[in-house]
Amino acid sequence: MIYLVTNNQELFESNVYKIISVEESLKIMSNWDKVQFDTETEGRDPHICKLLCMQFGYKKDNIQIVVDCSSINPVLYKSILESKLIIGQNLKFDLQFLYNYSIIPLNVYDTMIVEQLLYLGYPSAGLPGGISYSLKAIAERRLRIDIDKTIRGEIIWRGLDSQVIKYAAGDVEYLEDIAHLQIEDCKKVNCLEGAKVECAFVPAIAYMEWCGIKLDQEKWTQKMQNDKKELANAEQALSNFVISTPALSKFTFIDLQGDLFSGFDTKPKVTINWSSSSQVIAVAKILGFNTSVKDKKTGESKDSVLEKTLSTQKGVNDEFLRLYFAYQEYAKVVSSFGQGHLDAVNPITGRIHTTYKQIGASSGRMSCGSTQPNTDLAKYKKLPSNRCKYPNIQQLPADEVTRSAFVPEKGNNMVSCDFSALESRLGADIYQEHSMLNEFLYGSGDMHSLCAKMVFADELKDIEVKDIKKVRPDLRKKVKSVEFAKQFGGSAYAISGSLGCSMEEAQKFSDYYDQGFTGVTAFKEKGSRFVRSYGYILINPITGHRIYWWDWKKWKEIEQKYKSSSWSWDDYKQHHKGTGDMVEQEVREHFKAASKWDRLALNSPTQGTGAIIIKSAASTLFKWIIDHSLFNKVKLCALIHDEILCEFPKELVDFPKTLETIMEQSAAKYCKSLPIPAEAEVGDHWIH
DNA sequence: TGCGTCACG
DNA sequence: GACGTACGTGACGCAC
Repeated sequence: MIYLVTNNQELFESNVYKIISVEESLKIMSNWDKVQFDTETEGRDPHICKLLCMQFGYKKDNIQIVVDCSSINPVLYKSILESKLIIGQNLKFDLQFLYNYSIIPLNVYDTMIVEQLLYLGYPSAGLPGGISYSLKAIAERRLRIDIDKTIRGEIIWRGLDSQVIKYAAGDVEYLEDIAHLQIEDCKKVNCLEGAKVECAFVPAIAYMEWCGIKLDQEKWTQKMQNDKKELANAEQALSNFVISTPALSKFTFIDLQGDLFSGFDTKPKVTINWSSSSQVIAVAKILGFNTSVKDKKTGESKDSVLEKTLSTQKGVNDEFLRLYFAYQEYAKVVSSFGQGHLDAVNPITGRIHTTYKQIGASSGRMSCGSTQPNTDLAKYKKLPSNRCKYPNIQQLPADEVTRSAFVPEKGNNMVSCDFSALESRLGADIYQEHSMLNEFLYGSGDMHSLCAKMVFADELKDIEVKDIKKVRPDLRKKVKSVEFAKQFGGSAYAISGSLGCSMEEAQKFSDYYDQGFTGVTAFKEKGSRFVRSYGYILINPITGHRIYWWDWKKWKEIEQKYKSSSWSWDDYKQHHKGTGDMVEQEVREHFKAASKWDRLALNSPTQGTGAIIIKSAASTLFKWIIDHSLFNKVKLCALIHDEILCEFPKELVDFPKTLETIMEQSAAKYCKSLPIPAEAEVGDHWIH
């Protein structure tokens, strides 16, 4: 049964729905213990587009109530929405429209998010084996029901007519059924707690997008102008370099045609586009650089002018490197951190509202930004429809000039609160790595020094860990690449590549690391056996987040084939190895996949648990904000993996301390062996 | 559209 | 005894 609540005189009762009053609708819903909920809106942007209608559904009584928001104030449904369990699909979107009315549901269940949790590790839609998380796809997959979505795109011009009302009501018919089936699955794979954590985070991530972050447009414009000037300087310097280098004369020309107005300019000009890596490769080769690297995917040799490829080649032509890297830096900054951020400012709020993917990475981490433009904003600002982007706030350059352009509203302060050494500490806990735990608990907590002590054992055997930072800062710095390589599951090969040392030396470093950190080594071996045997990685034992090796069954079959008597490695070596045939390709892919999952088995529990902790902290923070009636006063501006960025009224002097406490307590829920301190930095801009 | 490069954690 | 060889993202310009 579909009910419609409206004051629009033009909407007559039909055989599709029955019109009822607000009071009647509230009375019906008062008996419901939960609500299937959805909205229809004018568009995507909650600060520009209007809410058209809200739909409420209840499975047991087979009732759907559509509320026409153009004639009925949504606030009348505030207490319903805030007191019942709200079940919806991608509620991050709908909640932001409710926040405009200060309606803040905290008890939510998101079918899209739980589905994403249950298929963590699977490719996204469109790719082989890919999974779609649209309501249509979920309903097809779980209920074998086909939901017709053709009406959705027509709502804006149709307005509320009986077909639209029927469609809108249809979106709140099956959510409960989906939720029940999902919960059964969650129980089977033991990730119910994970589903709770993710669902509790939905209102917080919605709040973060809704709040956005204020960009000081004057400061940003100033920065842009400076960056452009520096880029022009860098380009000029490169040109001068080319002109004064005889070996590069083929990249210069003199314009003999002249110009009608300025006459002949006999100064040589440079034809190189420095943004074209293929052109720069040609230059670098002439200058004597070795541009050859091994392709990660194919294993074949190719040319590259990557910073890491060239910067190790000291003494070949340092001047060129300095000039080229300066160019690259400013070219990146001008293109990626310039006009786009000004275009993204919403004139209504004066802030940048970007978009986050709650489960953006297979580890469970969030990701930020979108390839799709904000067309609502572009239309509002009278710009071409693809001009306004959703910028990635998680990859802003970490320098003072860039970050200081992000500021609080008048009367507010900004606070950035970071976990210190989040993943390093989590690693110590997860791997039960006692030398690391001891260092964190009873030592100076300087993990780089400890790693240096282990890895460069020969050189540092007479130096205590606490003195390494002072006495051998060079080795402390050098060890970081070994440390990261090993944390990501890398072997001597990776160390040799990043350190530029011999394989023998790298193997020694790797062995010393393994000896010093036996917990890490044991965890990797255990993880490898587990993922190869069961086809998934357990990210966290409390929440049950898992990464599925989605095509593991196929891998396992091949593994069995290689182990069976029908397979002979001698035969392989004689007839297939080196031929590049299908058999060799299969073998290579097989071992490549296995080593990839071995590395993930080591790294993703740390990365994923870090994500769980920051999400849990943000959820707790949002509840705290609501409990203290600070909605829209304490703003959640950004989450950057181990950092929470907020702004708060200056008079709330204790807020930074509160934020630290909330974050530390969230960490303590998932990290039992040691504390993870959080440190707040307060200022009149984003201090990082 | 794929690749190369670089921004962040 | 075989194999590959450092994690996760998104943005942008070039080459095709």
